[in-house]
Amino acid sequence: MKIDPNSNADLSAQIAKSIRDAIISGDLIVDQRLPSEAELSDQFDVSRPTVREALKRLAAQSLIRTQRGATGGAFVNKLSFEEAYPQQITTSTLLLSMNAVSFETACEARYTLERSCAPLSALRRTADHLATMRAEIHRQSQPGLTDEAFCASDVAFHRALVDGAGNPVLSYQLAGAVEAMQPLTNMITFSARDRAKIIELHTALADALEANNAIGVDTALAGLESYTTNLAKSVMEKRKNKA
Amino acid sequence: MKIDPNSNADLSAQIAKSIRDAIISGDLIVDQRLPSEAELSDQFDVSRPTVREALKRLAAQSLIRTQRGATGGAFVNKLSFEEAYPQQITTSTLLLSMNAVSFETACEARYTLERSCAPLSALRRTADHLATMRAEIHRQSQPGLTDEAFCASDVAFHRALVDGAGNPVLSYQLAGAVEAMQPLTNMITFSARDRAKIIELHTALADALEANNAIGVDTALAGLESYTTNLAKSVMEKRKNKA
DNA sequence: TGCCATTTAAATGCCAGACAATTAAATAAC
DNA sequence: GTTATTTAATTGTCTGGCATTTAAATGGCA
Repeated sequence: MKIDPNSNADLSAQIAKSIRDAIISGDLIVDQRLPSEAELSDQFDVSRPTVREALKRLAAQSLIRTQRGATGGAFVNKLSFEEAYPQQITTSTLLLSMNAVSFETACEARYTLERSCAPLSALRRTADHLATMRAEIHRQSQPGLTDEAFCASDVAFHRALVDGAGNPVLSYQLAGAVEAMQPLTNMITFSARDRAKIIELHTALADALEANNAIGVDTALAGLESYTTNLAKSVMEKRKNKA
Repeated sequence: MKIDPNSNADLSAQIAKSIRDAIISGDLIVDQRLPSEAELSDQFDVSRPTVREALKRLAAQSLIRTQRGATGGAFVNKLSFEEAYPQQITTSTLLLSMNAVSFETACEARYTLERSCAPLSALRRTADHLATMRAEIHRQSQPGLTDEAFCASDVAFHRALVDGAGNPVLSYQLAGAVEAMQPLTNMITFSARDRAKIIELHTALADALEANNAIGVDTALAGLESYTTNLAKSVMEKRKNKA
């Protein structure tokens, strides 16, 4: 196998791409062992450190895993939803913070996506999902809860709602949208009155979900969106006035 | 800075994590230059190749970029939506293929998410989005189009619909869901009659969007979902019978 | 002084070779 | 036949070096 020496890209990037393409195309299948680092450096006609840099790139994307020892080596990794979640969330979070996405835009995206799950979740949610949501509501009503803990509980509540749709692809896609909001909502200080209102809406949502009432869930979500957006707007106003 | 030598993880993974955390927490800000590889190997008390492996991991996630030369080095990269798209799509595609997600599940997730954009897109779509969709419909009606090209055009059509919502976060989250379906739909052979039906639904969708008719868009999408699902089901049936 | 060519220095990109650590299989000992 | 030991393969890491690129510093020249 040869690598274009005239390319602008690093050798390690080219080699990583070559292997990545082989995985995507199916030439390399899950759990298949790649050639050893020594063999790869022969094949690509580069040094071992360069091969290693390429493999680390792939490892960073969870495309391969490595094992040491006699029968060790690099193996094509079966990418699982569990593994992909954190990556997805990290990327979404950084996208929001680095591109100065407004609270409104992010919030709109989040609730738009979440509302789309409402009908499915009203249909399929298990007792387990419901129990998780009730437990989180209970946690949210505890006095002395920090804003961060309140937001974290909020995320857990909404994830249970999404998971209730029983579609792992949906859950995965929404994890980024829901969790990436957390740093943004963390910037809002919730008064006791705010929390009470949110808990009220959460309760209405859970009640509707328990009754398999899709429209009720949707209404509660719409209420949450407008309440959160207005809350954020007023907080930003106050901060501007102070400054 | 120190690294735990007793950890199971590779040194390069630990160093990458340390720098990644600094970026996420905001300790390192966009366009800030990291210390040189030599300085990093001093700070972390490891060799330069190990530092390089760590940096390649971060580069693979588009968290840093490197420049050669006198004022070169590694810089915190401003993660853009454009950069994040392909990563998101690759990951989604691999998740579907490696976890043997059924056509039905993936299709449900895709259309559920897409339908959530319908109201926003009906409200905000520009003439540009509409023009793109009309052009893709025209392409789809060309005879002699391969199934792959037909599917690619289908993806472009639906992306224009999603982009019409005018929310970059929404577009980003949906890119994975829409594009990752392509390898799956590529496995379906579309008869002339199938294509005609799909084009009919696409036209109805574009008409509704042009009239800012959210309900019409939603109806067309629902029609597309059920038609596509049934088509896939019958294709799978036929294949099973032949075998 | 001002502009252009040259040199220099700093940084990444890449390589060669070595040793350490880990692990499973082969071998030997009992 | 079971256990202990050795061996070999492989990744993890280090040292040291050279090549390449790039911007800035330097010098020459008009």
